[in-house]
Amino acid sequence: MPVTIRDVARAAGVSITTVSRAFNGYDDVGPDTRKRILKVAKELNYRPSHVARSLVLQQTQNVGLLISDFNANRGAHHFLFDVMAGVHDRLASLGYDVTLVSTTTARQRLVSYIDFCTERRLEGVIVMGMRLDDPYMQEVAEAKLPSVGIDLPILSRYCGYVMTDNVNGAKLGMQHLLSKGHRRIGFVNGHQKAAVSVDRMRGYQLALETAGIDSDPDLIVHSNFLVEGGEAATELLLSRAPDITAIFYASDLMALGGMRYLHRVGKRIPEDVAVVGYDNVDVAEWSTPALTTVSQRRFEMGVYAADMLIGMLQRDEEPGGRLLPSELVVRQST
Amino acid sequence: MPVTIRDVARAAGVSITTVSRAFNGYDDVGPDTRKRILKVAKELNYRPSHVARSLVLQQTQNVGLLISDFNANRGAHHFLFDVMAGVHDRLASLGYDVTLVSTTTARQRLVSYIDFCTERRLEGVIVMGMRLDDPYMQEVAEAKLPSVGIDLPILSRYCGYVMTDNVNGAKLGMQHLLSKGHRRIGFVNGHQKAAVSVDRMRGYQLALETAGIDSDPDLIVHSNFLVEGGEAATELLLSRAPDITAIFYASDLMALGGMRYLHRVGKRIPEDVAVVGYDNVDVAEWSTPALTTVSQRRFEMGVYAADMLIGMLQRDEEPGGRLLPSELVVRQST
DNA sequence: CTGTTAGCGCATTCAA
DNA sequence: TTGAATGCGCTAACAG
Repeated sequence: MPVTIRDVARAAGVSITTVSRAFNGYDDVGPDTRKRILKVAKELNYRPSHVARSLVLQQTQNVGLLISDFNANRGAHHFLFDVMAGVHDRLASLGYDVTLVSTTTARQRLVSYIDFCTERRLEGVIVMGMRLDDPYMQEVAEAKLPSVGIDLPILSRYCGYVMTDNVNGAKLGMQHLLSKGHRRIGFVNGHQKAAVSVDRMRGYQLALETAGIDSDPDLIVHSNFLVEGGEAATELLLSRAPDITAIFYASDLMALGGMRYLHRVGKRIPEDVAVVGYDNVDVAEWSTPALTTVSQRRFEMGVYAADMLIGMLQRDEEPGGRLLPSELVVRQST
Repeated sequence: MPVTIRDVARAAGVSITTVSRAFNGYDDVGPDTRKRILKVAKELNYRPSHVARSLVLQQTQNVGLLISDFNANRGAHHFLFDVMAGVHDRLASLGYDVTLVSTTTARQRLVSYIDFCTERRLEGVIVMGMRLDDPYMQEVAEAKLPSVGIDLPILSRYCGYVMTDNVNGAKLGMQHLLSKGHRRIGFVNGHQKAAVSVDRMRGYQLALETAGIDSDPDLIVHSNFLVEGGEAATELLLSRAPDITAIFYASDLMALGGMRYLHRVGKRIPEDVAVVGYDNVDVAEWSTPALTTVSQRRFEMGVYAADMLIGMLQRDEEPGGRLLPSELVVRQST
């Protein structure tokens, strides 16, 4: 039973209307009255109820942060945590609350994720960790609920996205290897149901094309972004094309796995095989040799996603697709 | 303007009360009436407003997930993300919403974090990433708001905690090294304002005592849980005591940094110096050599914290201090 | 089995 | 400059 506006009104000897006005900074309240109200409120420890406020104002100032299948995506903490921090930081500074949502939650409760958001009157949602073949994809795309996807290039009236320029990012990584004289370059991509995989493949191909090198399907393997996947993929790759002198991985974790495998079979890095990763997660810096990689500005991705959503909510801006630039970070693995 | 209970009532030709009852599963609604209501509701795409519901029921089913200084704590994603997943998973499955809160948020808005929770009528809060010297510590400890700390051993009427049994965990790590014949064992602890550091120090000392070895202050260094810190600490440690044959680190990241340093100065692991870490984060498994470590069940910590909070909220249970057992994970660094 | 009434805490007309 | 009245969407007595 928290103290309500009524308690304050009574204690200050005014009507609740006046208290409301005083608290919302209206200027049609006598200076002395206002001061008395604020003083009484502080004494009583009054805090206006956002719940009641939301109901009457018909807006909750609350947005969802959807992590698709949160539990299953725990391995992606290297990427997701920073994005979350960026989203929350910007949203909080603009006075919005952020509610954690996971598609697993919705499934547990047998309601669609849109229903979940609707019940809570969330004003929008930021979506991350979602695959292109996720059953919830349709919902996101067709919903009237304003949303911004992270690495989820869906564009509609209510749906924008933020992602790194993966085509160019992959090109950067590849050009670096090419400039070092490598010609037989393996590519360990992420799973094909990730939007970023499509783009990184494009970048890989483009870089080869520009260099006048024919793409060899034997040099391309799809994996799962994780360490074990990278390890297995590298083994496969080397069995198919023992002559490769460099490998480009679509994630740092896979690169790490790859390096582990290379190490085990006695290949030196970068002398025998040069390695480039993707993401620039903290681990990339710690490995031996330290990993050359293409950086993603994860925190900023979150911030921009929040900005785009707020633009839609507050200024009725059209959602768009925002691409952040990639940058090559050269370390010892190349 | 979502569709309200009134719209449904009108369309179904009943009163809003009946709709309310139908939706809340009361049995005093005629089967045909109920069916009609549900059908109409589905057609209209009606979703009950949690906001209105919260107001009238005087409970929001919403709890806060406080990450102390979210942004500054981004380096701790190896630990925090899994805990969050555990918290959210359990809370969501019990029908609770979870709102992200950070002390930075509160500071930005110039309200205390308790005020933040009060305004939103959060029913409780789970606190993580907080240091013992955090200015918000007092607030947590004295608040009437039910809370559960992760690695924050404060116990009061409204405040419980969940943490790993760090005393025993450290003992396990040390005993492992002792059993391998090591006698001069360095200890790189976390910063002293982390509750876990105190306990791990105890465990370290206890293990030595039991083994009949005098503790040598030269063998103990405090650092910051992170890679760079571990690296610097190791350098310091070796300069003070070049004869150590093993080092116990209070985090895997510091152990990683330590291994990097040892590697650089030509020490072999584990032949010259054996290394044990703490946490069992994913990276520990990927390093070369793979890191022997003391595991923390991060996801479970989150789940138990959620359970404890729910116990306080729903069954008026006393908060307590729950210690999870540690386990030694032996790999190649020892 | 169903409807009428009241009220949750607040913001906002409209009068005074 | 202030207050009384109304309603946001919903639940819960209380009647019928």
